[in-house]
Amino acid sequence: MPSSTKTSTNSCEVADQLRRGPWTLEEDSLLIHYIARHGEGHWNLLAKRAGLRRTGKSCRLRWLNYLKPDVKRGNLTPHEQFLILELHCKWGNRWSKIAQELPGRTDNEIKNYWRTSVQKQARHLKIDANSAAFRDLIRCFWIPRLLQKMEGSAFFSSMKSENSILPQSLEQTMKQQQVAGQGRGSLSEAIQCLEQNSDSEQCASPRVSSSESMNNNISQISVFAEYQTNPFGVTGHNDYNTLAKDCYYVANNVDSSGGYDKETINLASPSAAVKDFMTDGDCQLAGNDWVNDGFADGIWSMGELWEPWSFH
DNA sequence: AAGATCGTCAACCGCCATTAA
DNA sequence: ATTAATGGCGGTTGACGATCT
Repeated sequence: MPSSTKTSTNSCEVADQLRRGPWTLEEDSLLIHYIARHGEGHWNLLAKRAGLRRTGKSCRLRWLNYLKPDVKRGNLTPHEQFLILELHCKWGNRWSKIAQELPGRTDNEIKNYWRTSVQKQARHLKIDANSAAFRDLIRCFWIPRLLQKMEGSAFFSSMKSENSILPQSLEQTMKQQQVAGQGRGSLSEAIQCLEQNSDSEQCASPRVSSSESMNNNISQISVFAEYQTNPFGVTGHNDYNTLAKDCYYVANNVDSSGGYDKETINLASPSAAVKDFMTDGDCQLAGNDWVNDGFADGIWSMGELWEPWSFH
């Protein structure tokens, strides 16, 4: 028998012996005990020595994503969701890099979250999730609303103590605004604080780099153009219409430096032109109680963030 | 009550970079 | 310098439970 045939037969036998699919309790136990004794690494060797009929890769993945003691389970906290949105704006689909900023969370989990929660919204809006337009929607609407949710939660106060990327001045500003009786205006200030204080060049704020501004402008206008050609035609997607209008508003307030001017992000007080543009329904949206609406235990879904624009 | 559809998430796959032989 | 092994990453799949019709 030629050696190549023999090798091929052996590899087939090995492949036949390998298990796939969900891990059993017994396999988990073998892996945990082996790593407890000998540590991680050399996964192929580990799989053999531990008596696991799995590939090294499979063992590594099972350990890192599920069995490792410091892996966090359960829903993502608002802070974690905020970080994911923020960092994805900055780094794109660099899941492992993003995961490094969320202790206990795996790249797989973050990727799943992005696909199930974030991309879903992009699909509903009929926007490419990797497009500049969608990034801007996240920056201009999603993150601020997330901040607003956090503003009203007990969680928000705890953020100060854990080296949050939110500046300390944020809460201060919001308090000042509360005193001044500016409801939604606090959001814009929050964004501005983020903008001024963030160390990174590209942060979650609506400000964009000069090089990006043209593309953003065009993409936002294209969203608006679609709205214009079919202002009420996106059946069952009034939220889309609202977003398109807001996008138009943002797109038309880009200042000469490529950033958005103050009024742009102050969604609480749109210009007269935009007010004309908005329907009564839209104005009602702004009056909803975001903070206290359906917010329990600091855990909520992305869908809630889009409410009352949710897509049903 | 039952089948269809949807959402979630663990697991797999293929590719690439790094390292050791 | 080359090659094989290994680890890491991002994309994709499929099982399964939840929800809808």
